[in-house]
Amino acid sequence: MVPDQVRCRFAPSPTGRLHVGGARTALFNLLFARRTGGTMILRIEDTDQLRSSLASERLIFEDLRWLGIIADESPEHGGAYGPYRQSERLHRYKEVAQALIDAGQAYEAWESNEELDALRKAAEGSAQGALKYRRRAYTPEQLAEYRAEGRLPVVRLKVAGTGQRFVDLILGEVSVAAEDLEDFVILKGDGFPTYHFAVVVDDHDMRVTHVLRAQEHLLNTTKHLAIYQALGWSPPEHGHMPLIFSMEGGKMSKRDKAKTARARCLADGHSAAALAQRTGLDEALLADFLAKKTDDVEIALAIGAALKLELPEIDVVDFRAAGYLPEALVNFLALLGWNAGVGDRELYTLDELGEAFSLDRVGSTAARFDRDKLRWMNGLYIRQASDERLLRGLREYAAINDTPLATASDDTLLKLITLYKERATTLRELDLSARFFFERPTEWGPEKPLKKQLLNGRGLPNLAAAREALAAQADWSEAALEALVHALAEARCDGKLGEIAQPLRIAVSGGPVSPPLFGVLALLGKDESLARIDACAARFGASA
RNA sequence: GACCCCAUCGUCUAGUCAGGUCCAGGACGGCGGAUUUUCAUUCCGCUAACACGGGUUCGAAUCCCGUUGGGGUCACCA
Repeated sequence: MVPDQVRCRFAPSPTGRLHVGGARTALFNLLFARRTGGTMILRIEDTDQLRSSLASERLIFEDLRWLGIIADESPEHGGAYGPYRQSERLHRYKEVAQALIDAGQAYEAWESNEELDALRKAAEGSAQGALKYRRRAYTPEQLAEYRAEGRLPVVRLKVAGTGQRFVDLILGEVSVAAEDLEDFVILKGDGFPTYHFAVVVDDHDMRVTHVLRAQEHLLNTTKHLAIYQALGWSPPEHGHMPLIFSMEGGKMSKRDKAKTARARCLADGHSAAALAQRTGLDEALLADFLAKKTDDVEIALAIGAALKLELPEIDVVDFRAAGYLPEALVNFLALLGWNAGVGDRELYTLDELGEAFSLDRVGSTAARFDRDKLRWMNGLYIRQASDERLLRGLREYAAINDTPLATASDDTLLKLITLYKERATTLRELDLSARFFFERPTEWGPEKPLKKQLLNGRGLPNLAAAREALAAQADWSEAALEALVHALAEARCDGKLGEIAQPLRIAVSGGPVSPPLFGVLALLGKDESLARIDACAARFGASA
């Protein structure tokens, strides 16, 4: 069934950032190509003149590159079947469409959007459920009138009266009856092809043998098959991959950000007026947002920024900014819908996936995107990564985030890496937890551990004793500091290290949780450490 | 609403195609414990599923039908 040379493709439309579902589609295509020794094509589907942009295209390339997904043929790298941008292939679509019209397989249709809306509305209540467009006859007078109005006709494909049936590589047999198919548009009024038409022409011209895409396209395939038939071309194989659901169920989408932002606002009782104040947005707009009248992502983002909410990551860039490692995301994504089925292995590098992947191991059930598991896996990759790898990751992370890490030296970053490697699940977690290194604490807390560990009568005196011993210490290496404090604990606290370590930790880090104390002190340096101890002692010594 | 797809622990899944070795295995999470200067790491244990109802069969998570449930699609978007 698999031809000698597999050619498959990922074909995003440049209308925004790369969605994580798109990333999974791209990944599976790449893996399939690798596994079969075939070729992967990246094609840009920019036939929507309004929404497509070159900027978006560049960002999609960037996200794919970050993931390590590099196509063999693409607008960037070229190839024997280019151009790989649909807007550069318009003449070809027109030519093929004209051939279809000449052969009586396609025809011009003149309804305006308003007229189509009316037709749909009329069909809504009927037994067929939705409009199934069929060829309509126009009188010469009507045609003359339309032309006089300046209307631009679309070209519709005349679908055969037979229905469509195909064997999906993943789902098996799929069939749709003839009466459920309609004469759909292949050329728009502006002369651009619709997605359906451009896809077929390009896949054919680019010698694509396998179309692997998400299940949301399942019914589209019947349209594409109809085009192949009309053209007398033999279609490629099709495989429809399970969808990625959010934890709530339903396709993972940008709207999830809006839902999360709204839910938090409602739960915390933020009014539209209060939100308007904090975001600078129009109050009526925010009221609509809260009332679910709009799921505007921009509004969600503004609210998220103002309230410091963590909105769900949806686009690949969201995961980059949140401090995930691409190898972890790739590994996780691969397991969403695919499983090797041998042993219990679930850790794979991209190369290993390219060897293990197989289409018949792709499932048919939608998979929920479980961030807990992703976090776990990311933590695993962080722990396993070399310091150099993490340094590079931190640099990438810092470049797209507002963080003191951006101006830190490699040396400092490397020290932070050894301190946080086994306790951070994301680079952001490292970033946030390490903030105290860059800014001297001005408050110490939280209340409960503070009372229990520092203001318990022994903490402050122990801190003072430690301060004295540290002040006299010349060797500020981690090992020397450890020996020193251990000795102190032995002498003062019956060997209970915590009695000294916790007050010290709170003093220098601002709280009861930090990486190993001696590493922290070493990185902070003697002067800074002592200054922090003094500040803490001054704060609590005075009132105690 | 019409059409299409799907259905194993809370989640990702193995097992389903070739019915018995499955009173269903692994992982995440959760809970409990050990290690530990805090947190984390690491290690150990526990938790929890074949949606339901009919068939077929000596035997069904596995095959068939139905029901229910979930989801997707119904654009001059892709």
